[in-house]
Amino acid sequence: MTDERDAEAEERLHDVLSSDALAAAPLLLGAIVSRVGDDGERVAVRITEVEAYLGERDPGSHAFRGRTPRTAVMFGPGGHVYAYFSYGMHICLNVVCGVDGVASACLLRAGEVVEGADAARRRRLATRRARPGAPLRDRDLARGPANLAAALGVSLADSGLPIDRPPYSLELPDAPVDAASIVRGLRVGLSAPGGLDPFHWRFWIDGDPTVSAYTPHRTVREAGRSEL
DNA sequence: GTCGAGATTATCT
DNA sequence: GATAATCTCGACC
Repeated sequence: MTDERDAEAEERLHDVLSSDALAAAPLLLGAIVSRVGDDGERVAVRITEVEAYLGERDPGSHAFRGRTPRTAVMFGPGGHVYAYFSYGMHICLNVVCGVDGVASACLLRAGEVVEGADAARRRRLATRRARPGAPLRDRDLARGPANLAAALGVSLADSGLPIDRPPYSLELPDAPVDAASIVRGLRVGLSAPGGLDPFHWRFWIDGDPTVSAYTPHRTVREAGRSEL
């Protein structure tokens, strides 16, 4: 890639990441995120599923109840990593969006490993007990947010790192994913007091086998109409 | 293919 | 001490 194209891509990336998460989320589909792990191995993932979190306006967001040491990164400028710990062993990887002072982030839920599959598999097996006779399929390497983070070797200490500087990199696709093949729906794993998460802020590439199967149809059914 | 239950720990109140 | 942006497995269709 020439320097000129580099500069152009960098500017485009900056534009996307400084808009709010809801606008940025569909544009991140098809992007390639990579990270060089402590073992020196680079793993790259093509993003196929994301969720948008709008901070203080969004009851589902960690930032909803204000700024805490953990969520401080989310209130910063876009283009940084927000890594958080959830449910014991799981680390999830977010890309902070928006301008400084506004909490907004995209959770990377799933992707397809396009480079470093061996390293990704090694890391997955190291963080999870492997059962004999149940090999880890390629398509499952980065399927699910915690799995994606594990494949990339994300650690909690990564919070606050720029997403487009080593050990990370982020490249948007040459052209945005066709709107016709983008599906949106309810976010996963959220419940609001007295009801379900009301926002259809989860985006994924229709039919892609690496999109997480963890999609309770019940949630979608009971949610009724879409309001966005 | 869908559905339900349990595991597990950093962070906040 | 309660909570949480989840995953896996086993049971069933």
